[in-house]
Amino acid sequence: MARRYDPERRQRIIDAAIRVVREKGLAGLSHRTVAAEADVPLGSTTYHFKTLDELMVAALRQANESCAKAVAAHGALDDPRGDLAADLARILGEWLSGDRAGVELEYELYLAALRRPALRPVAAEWADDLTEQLSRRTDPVTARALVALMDGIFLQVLLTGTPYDEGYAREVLGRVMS
Amino acid sequence: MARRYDPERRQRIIDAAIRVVREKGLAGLSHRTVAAEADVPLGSTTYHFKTLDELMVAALRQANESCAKAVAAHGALDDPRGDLAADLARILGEWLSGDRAGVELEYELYLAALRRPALRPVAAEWADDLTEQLSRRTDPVTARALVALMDGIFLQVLLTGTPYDEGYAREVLGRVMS
DNA sequence: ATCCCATGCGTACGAGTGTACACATCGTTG
DNA sequence: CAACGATGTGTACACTCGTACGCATGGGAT
Repeated sequence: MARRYDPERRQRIIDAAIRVVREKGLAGLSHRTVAAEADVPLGSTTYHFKTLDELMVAALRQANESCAKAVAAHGALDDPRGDLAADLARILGEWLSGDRAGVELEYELYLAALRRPALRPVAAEWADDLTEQLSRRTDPVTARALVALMDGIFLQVLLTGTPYDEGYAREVLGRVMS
Repeated sequence: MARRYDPERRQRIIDAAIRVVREKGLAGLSHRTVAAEADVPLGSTTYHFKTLDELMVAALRQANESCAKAVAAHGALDDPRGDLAADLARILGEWLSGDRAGVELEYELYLAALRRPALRPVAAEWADDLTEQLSRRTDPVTARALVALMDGIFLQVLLTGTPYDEGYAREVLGRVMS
């Protein structure tokens, strides 16, 4: 890998893309908006990412990694004796109350995979990673169901505006684990 | 309400919008694409729907109604003695194998509500209607959880490309009802 | 019969878009 | 040191978009 004049250029563009999606939504993402946000010329974004899909893949992957890191750092999933349902419900709560915009961003990129085949592998990767993390505390079938249920609860909260009810989440997550 | 020269105009535009989203995705929706698909002049679409949001609301509402009608017509939810989990799992299966493009359309409009406040009420309406239908067979908390889980399962199938596993769906839906 | 206005139609404009391409710059390689 | 290629930059083009506006038309009210 040859050196660059600005070795951080590519990374700065990805960061800028994430900020743009955070603030203006995926529809506001374009080579130009990203270039402006990253304070680089237009040609620079098109050079590093020939197509917008490429840029979205990079952004989604980075968002996934930072999320996964946050979950792992939480450490709630390490103790095989704890109440997994309660732990998950608490994590969801912290996530929703803490960085709502971040969650919306993550889900917007995630859901964009529905129409953009290029994003599908990355989205699948995310679901698989999470499932695998949960598999350390329960069987794979249950883990998959837990991920599905968490996704669904998230959607209900984000789409309908219903406030998050941690007790409810703990209850139904617990049922899935029975 | 005054008569129109073409009383079906408005309806034809909505139908065309649904076809456009079905084929090209929500990103391909514009006054012009809809006008072309409906075979009406550009000015006609802007007259009936001042903004794209208005058009999307109408389209989402119509998609919801046709979906709700399909579920109701299925009649599987009427018998209070049957195995609800199995019924739901079967409905999901028929839905996914029958009209995949239709499901993607429905979800794309549904998920667009994440960023478009105008669509939120309609999306919430859909979730509430479904929850209420299920409430006739179980308690409200369980009904809400079932809707969430079904949404999550749908997402997993649509996003990761995993084939739909009816047995798995029946199993985990059953656990939520326990 | 006449007027009014909802409805329908065509066009034009400015803004924003992806993309392409020519040129500048610097690190590396020979 | 010289040449070459990777990286960075600026500009231009063709296109689509939302929106606005003027005008045509014909049904319903007076």
